[in-house]
Amino acid sequence: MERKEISNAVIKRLPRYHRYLGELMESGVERISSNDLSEKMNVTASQIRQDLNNFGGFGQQGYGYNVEYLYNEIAKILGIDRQNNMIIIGGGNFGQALTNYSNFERRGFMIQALFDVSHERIGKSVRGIRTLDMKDLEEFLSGCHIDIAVLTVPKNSAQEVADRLIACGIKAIWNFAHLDLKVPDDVVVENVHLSESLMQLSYRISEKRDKEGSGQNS
Amino acid sequence: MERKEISNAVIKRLPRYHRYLGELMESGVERISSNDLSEKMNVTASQIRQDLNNFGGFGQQGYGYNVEYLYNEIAKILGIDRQNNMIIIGGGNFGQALTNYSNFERRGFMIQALFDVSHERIGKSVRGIRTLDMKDLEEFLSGCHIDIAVLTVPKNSAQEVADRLIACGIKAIWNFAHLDLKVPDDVVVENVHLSESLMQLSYRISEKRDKEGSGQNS
DNA sequence: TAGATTGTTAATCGATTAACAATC
DNA sequence: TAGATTGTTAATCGATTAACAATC
Repeated sequence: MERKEISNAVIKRLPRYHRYLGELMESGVERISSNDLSEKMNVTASQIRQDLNNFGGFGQQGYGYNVEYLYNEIAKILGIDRQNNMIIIGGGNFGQALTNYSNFERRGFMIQALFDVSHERIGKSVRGIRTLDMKDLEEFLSGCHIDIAVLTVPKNSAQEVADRLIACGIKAIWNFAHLDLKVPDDVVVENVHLSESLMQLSYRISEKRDKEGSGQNS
Repeated sequence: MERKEISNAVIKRLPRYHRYLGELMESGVERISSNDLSEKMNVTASQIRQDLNNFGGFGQQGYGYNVEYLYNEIAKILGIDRQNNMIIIGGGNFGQALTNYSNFERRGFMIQALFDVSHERIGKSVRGIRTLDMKDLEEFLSGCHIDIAVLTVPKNSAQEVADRLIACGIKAIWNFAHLDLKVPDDVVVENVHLSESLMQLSYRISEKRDKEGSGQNS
C-alpha cells in the first residue's frame, strides 16, 4: 500500500504544523483540537483535518489531537526523525552562513563537509567542519553516505556541479543558485531563490503604493 | 482604476518570467511566443498569457512578445525599476551573508546599514556598509527613508524588533526568523523559512524512500 | 449517556488548461 | 491576404471549505 499522491500545498504546510506543535509542547499543552489550532495558525480547522488525514487518523473524536504524539508523527512524515547527512558546495557567504547556523543540527541535518575551489578556503574549518578541495568531491562521496547536497555556488557553475553530484549518486539537492537545475527524475531539488522572494516583497510594496495613489485620487 | 486582485500563485511566477526573459535578452533573442517560452520554462502557454494579461496586453497577435519590452514591463510590475533602500537587522551569519551578497544591488536593492547589539560587531563595516548600534535604530530611521527591513535576528527577539521597526514607519519586512510575525494590515512581510524549506526536501526524500521500499516488496 | 470533536463525504471556490475569435 | 499568435471566454481540474455521520 503506497501513500497516495500528496499535493504540494499540503507538503508546504507540514513544517508549519510541526513548528506550532513544538511551541505548544514547550508551553506544556497536552492536547489540542483542530479548531483551537486553526485559530492559532490562521487556517481553517477543516484544512488541518484534511491535511492530516492524508497520512492517517492521528486524532480522537471528542478529544482532539495529542500534541506530542502528533508532533512526532509529523516529524516522521517529514523524515526528520532520522539523521540526514549534508555537504555544502560553495564556501562563500551563504555556504559559510549555513555551516555556522547550528540550528539544522538540532533537527538531525548534519553537515559533514564543505567544498570549495578557492585555495584560501580549502583546509580551513568552520565550526569544526572541514573545507575540502572541490577536486576531491568524488573521492569523498565514494567513502560516505550523503543524503543532501547544498548548492551555494555561483549560477554559472551550478549545473556543472549538480551533474557531478548526481553522477556520484546524490539524490537530493538544496539549491541556492539562481537557476533551474536540470536533473533526472529520481533526484529531488528544493530551491531557495532569495532574489525571487525579495522581488515578491517588492511587488507587494508597489502594489500598496499603487492602491494608495489611486485612493488619493478618488 | 485599480489593479484587480492578483493571486499569490501569479505573483510567485513573475520573478521567474523575469529571469527567463533576462536570459533570453542576454542571448540576443528579440521576440518570443508564449508557446516557445512555455517550453523553455515548463509551464503552459495558456498560463503565461493568462498571467501576463492580469497586468495588460504586452504582446501582439501574430508576433508574440518583445523580449526586452516584456522584461522591462515585468520589472515595473515587480517594482524593481526603482531603488529600494534596505537595512539589515542582525549582523550574524545570515545578516553578513546578505550584506556581502552584492547581487541585490544590481536589482536596485541597496543596503544602507546593518544593525546589531553586539559590541564586537558595532562600528565595523561589511563591504563598506556600517554596522550600527541597535540602540540607534529609531534615530537612524527618522533621518532617512528605508523601504525594506531585513530581519535576521534570533527567533526570540524578532517580534520585539519588528514592533520597533513598525513603530518607526517601516512597511515591509523580509523575515528570516523562524516564526510568524504579527504585524498591522498595512505592513507586508515576506518570509524565508529555511528550515521549512529543508524539511520539504527531507519529506520528498523519505517519500521516495517509501516508494522504493514498497516497490521492492511488490 | 451526552458532549465534543474527529474523519470523511459533498459543495464550493479558485486556479489552470483548452479553445477560439480577434487581430497583427 | 494568409499565417501566426495573442487576448479572452469557457471548460476542466484541483484545492479548500462546509457539513455531518461516526465515535470516543
